[in-house]
Parts: sequence; C-alpha cells; structure tokens
Amino acid sequence: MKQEKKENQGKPEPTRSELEILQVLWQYGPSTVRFVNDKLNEQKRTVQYTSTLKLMQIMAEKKILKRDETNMKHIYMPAVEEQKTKGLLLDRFVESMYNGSAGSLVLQLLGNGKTSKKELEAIKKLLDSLDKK
Amino acid sequence: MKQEKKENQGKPEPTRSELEILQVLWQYGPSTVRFVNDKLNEQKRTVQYTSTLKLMQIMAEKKILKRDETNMKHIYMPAVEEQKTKGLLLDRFVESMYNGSAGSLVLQLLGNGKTSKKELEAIKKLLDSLDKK
DNA sequence: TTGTTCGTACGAAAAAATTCCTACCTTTAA
DNA sequence: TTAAAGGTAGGAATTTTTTCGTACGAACAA
Repeated sequence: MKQEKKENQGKPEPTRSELEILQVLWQYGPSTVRFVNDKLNEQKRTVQYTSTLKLMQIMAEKKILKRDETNMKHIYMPAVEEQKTKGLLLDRFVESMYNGSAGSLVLQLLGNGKTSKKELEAIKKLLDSLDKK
Repeated sequence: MKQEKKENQGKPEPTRSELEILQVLWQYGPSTVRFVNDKLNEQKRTVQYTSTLKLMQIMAEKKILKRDETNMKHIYMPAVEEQKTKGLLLDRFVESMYNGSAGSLVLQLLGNGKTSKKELEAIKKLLDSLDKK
C-alpha cells in the first residue's frame, strides 16, 4: 500500500557519518575530500573515496558544509559552528537521556573517575564563579 | 553492480526510536505495547500501534527487550540496565564529540546556566569527596 | 451466538543513510 | 602528445531504520 511522503521539515540532525566528517573539518580546518577521506580511514573505518565525496556533496547541498569551487580540488568547510552544534546535540542528549537534568549527567560523568585533576580544578573554578552571581 | 552483504557484527547501538521505547520502559517499568505506544503519542509524536509493536518485537529479537508471553497481552521489559546503557552512550558521546574529555563537556554544560543551585551543590560535594582520595 | 474490540504475527513498503560504479574532465610526468 | 593519476558529478544499489496494512485469534458484551 502506498504511503504518503513526509517532508523532512524541521531540525537538521547531523547523522553519525556526517558528524565524523564535521569532526575532521573542525579539527583540521577547511580540507579536500581526499584529506577527509584519509583521516576517516586512519581514525575510523575503511571507506571508499567516492563514498566520502558523495556524502560531502550531499552535506553541501544540505548547507551543512560550504565549499570553495575555485580550484578543481574543491575545499570544504563547516557551515555550522562547532560549539553551537555540539551544544545543541549535547542539550538534546541531556534532554532525552537525563530528563533534562544536566546535573545528574555531570554527576555520573565525574563519578567514573576518568576526569583529570586539572579538569576537576577548572570545574571547581567555574562553580565558584557561578556562585558569585 | 552487486554489492556484498555485510553482517552487522559488533556493537548494538540502540537507534533513536529504540531509545524512546527504552525510556518509557525504564521510567514506568514493564509495560504492554499499548501503554508504550500511548506514552509515545503523548510525549513524542504520533505513531501507529503496529509500528510500535513491530519495533518492540524487533527489539525483543535483538535481546534489547525481554517479554512475558504468559498472557495474551505480552509484557515487555528492558533487557539492558538503564545506568549501564546510558553510561555507555554517554562515554561514546564524550569520546566522539569532546575527544574523550569529560571535563570540557562538563564545562560547557555548567556554563550555559541551565543547572539548578541544588545540582551545583551536589556536584561540589562530589568534587570535594574526590579530592580526599 | 455473534459482532466489535483488542491483541499478535508477518510481510512489505517507505524513508533514511551509506556505499560504490561509471563516465568524463584536468593535471602532470614522460 | 599521451598515458597515468587524481578530480567531480550522478545514478544506482545496499543497508538500516521506521512505518503500516492485512490476516487472524482471543476476549467480551449484547
């Protein structure tokens, strides 16, 4: 039986693969497909060049990436801010997994002993500065 | 051209929809499909009964859920622990988004001012107890 | 008894996300 | 000038995830 089409109107949630590509671009700055593909193969998993190319083209269409077509080797760069994007995903994560309570997430996170002394100090400092307000 | 099949061997990452169902079961305990479906429609989005049914059946196959078939109305319950599952997802999230640095995630999270005084106190207490070790 | 309601099973369709092949163009080294 | 290397564009095939229709059995009230 036929089903009606549902427009994907609303929130552009980066997919897992798209996020991997964004990570590379955020970390290394504007890059070619070749570069990104190499990084993915080094750091993540084997994937063909054209697969990465295709995905990045799609991301450009979706306005997740921008690209400079001046040269034959197109240069891609993120069209979304790293902090803003991560913050958004983080908020969603907290919302859905911890019922919106950032505190309970933090407690679990700090409790597992994987945080360095230095980071703990930084957090304390932040907490103190928050108190003064 | 034909492509070979790739077995999904490895890590069972709950999908978005599966997570929604798990949330309901974790929150309300063992439930019928009807109950879960109602909750989803109240809290999330409209979805047909048989869609939820199907998904929960699949999850049962995948061992993400267990079910009691004693009665006609099957009762489903999580086969994975809430804390363990959330912890795992959280770790992956931190790993991929914050390069494994829980601290930097916490800083961003506490900095956006959405955490209550009470929670901040709890976090301070935890930090102090960590110091003594 | 009988029809309406509620439940499960199963198959298929649709949507979304990934992956890769093929064609064709540009650059570069011989 | 030519062949090899390396790019891009597109279409298609796959895989994965999500959604639903249909068939059919059980429970229940009229």
